[in-house]
Amino acid sequence: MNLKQLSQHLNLSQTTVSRALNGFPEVSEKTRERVLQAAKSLNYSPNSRAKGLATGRAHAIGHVLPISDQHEMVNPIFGDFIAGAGQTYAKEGYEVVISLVRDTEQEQAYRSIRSRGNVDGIIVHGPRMADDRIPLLSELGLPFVVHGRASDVTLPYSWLDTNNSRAFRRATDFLLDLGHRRIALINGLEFMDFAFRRRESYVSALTDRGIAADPTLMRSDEMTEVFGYRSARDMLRDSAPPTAFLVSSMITAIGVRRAIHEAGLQMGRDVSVITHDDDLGYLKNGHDVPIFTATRSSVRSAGAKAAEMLLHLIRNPGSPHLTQLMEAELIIGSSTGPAQ
Amino acid sequence: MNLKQLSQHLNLSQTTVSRALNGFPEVSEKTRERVLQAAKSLNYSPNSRAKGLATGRAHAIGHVLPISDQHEMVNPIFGDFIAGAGQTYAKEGYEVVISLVRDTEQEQAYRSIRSRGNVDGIIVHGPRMADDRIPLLSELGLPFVVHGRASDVTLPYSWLDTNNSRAFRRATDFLLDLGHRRIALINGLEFMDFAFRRRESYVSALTDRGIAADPTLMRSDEMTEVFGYRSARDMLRDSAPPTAFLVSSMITAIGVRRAIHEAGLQMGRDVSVITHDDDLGYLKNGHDVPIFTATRSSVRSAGAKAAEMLLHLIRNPGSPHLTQLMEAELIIGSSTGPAQ
DNA sequence: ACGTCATTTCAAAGCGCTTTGAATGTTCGC
DNA sequence: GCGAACATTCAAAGCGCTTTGAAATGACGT
Repeated sequence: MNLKQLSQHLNLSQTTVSRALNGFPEVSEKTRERVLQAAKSLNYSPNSRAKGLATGRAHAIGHVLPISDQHEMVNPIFGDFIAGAGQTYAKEGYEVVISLVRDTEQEQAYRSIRSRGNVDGIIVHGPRMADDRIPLLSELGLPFVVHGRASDVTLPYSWLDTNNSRAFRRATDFLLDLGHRRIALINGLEFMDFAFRRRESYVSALTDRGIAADPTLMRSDEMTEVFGYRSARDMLRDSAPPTAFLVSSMITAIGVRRAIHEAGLQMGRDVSVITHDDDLGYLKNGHDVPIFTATRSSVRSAGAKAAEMLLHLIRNPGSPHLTQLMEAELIIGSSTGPAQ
Repeated sequence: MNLKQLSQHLNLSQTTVSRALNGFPEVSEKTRERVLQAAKSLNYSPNSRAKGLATGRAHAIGHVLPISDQHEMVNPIFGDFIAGAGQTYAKEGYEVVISLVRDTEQEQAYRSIRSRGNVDGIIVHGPRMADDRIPLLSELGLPFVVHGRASDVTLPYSWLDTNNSRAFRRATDFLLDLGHRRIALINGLEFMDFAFRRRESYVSALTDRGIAADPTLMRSDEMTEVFGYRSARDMLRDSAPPTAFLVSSMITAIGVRRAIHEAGLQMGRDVSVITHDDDLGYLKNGHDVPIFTATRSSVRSAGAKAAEMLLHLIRNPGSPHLTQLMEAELIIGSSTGPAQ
């Protein structure tokens, strides 16, 4: 069923039917009613490609997931982010188009997304410190919002980020206040902007108390469970083991906990753990009682907000860049305690 | 840059340029070379909406994620599934369109996806036992592949599933062989087909050995960490606690492990745990040494295969339904041991 | 040189929609 | 009863591509 057939069925012109469906005022109420009725009963939905061609709007948002050879996985936070963004999109009738793009083909890929014209805007995931994509997208003139920031990019752009510096500063201070001096950092890949910021503030929190950061207590990798486990296992075997761990994700913290148990130690008593918690649907940090002391910031609501920002930029071309910094809560659980 | 501009630039007709770019034989090699060169240097990519309109093909696949009010989360396996499918799509130049659809609006949503025409086929996620979507999609004539199966649907359709029955049968037998008699099942939501099958084979494995399934040892819910924790905690407090747990997902099994530790017991010695393992990128079941004894089946390769099946169906209309059953491996880890 | 045939190129129609600019009905004041 | 003003409706052009059917060009045998 297409517009032509529908309008023939109704003995009306395509113009009138189109206008009736799209809520234009110059259609009589009677006609509009009749058209809507028929559209519903005949199950008519406009062909979105044709609509897009005619209007120049795709009514779709691109989410580009960078894939590298070492790192073929899709970050588990992505599902929650999309779930949040999806709510916003659904309200406004937008769709999500996902592209998995190999990092060697970034430029090519973004240019082609641009000229293929099947999205009206882009959410940039996983920004690096000096992310090429930001100048590129600015140049291409395609509206975009970065989930995170890129410290080394001076160009203005729209972003939404968690205040990682503040969060990790507070977390480190919290451990220091408990008397911990050997605090390990189990961080994400540090060419990622968020991970870089986290390390920076961890280091400065330590140095501000006159403690030199110990390189043997700092690790950085993809934030898997196994990475947490191995890092903690190795460090705990050391002659001068850490008394506390600062961890970048719940999944990694679960690995840390496993190593602690395996070493016959008790988390919260013998060794403290504090983690960042993205508050994922499937991996809540406890319900009433938190498992881990954590800096919590919901990825899901970040998704919803980033989507709103992007839709705003799309609808108001030339509007100034939007930025939003979300603060993480410090949640006190039973995984931390005073240094022995 | 569009086709018209490109062809003017080259002093050729749009026809010739289009044919040159799409590899038609009736274009001289010299001309083709010149066209490809210019397209590259001017960074021309055809507008995909226009192309779709003209060809009737969207070059996109829809992934529909059912969202309900209780259950607003995106399953963590989704990221891995998309990563697998994405590889296949990328090779063939297809894109992924995601729709989050509220379960009350399923029918409406699928019909509208159909008539909007912006996907050439659909992957159906999370099939229920008698999933309405299957007859609906068959009626709509939109190619689709189900990730999983729907036991109560008699219509033929294409699917790719893990052999959940076999896997859980083997897992239960494995525990029985170790001497366990009180085996708990921590399952997913049992209106989901996979969870239903898992319970069925768990129950029949028990009854085949003359053991009646004990309802107090069976729980079913969204497969979160907290669900695993609470279920195991409650059961272990009972006067007749289970000596083994059969769990439907790694994340839930991590919750079970937490409860076991908290009860002062040791996993693998005092209590055995066996879990299904979807082999997710971020949550590997150990590296060299598995953490949990598990039935393992890679969601990622399921995604890749399901995508191949769907592309085949799209390219060969009228071809018979494709089905594929993937067997899970039984991985022996240190989370199981003989019953005390 | 001419017709024939294969090769290469082209103009124009069409995909399903929106939107412009014009045409038709209706109503009203006088 | 007539023109103005308004409310409705319409035919046709255009979005950027593919594809059909026709035209131009070249190669070749005679």
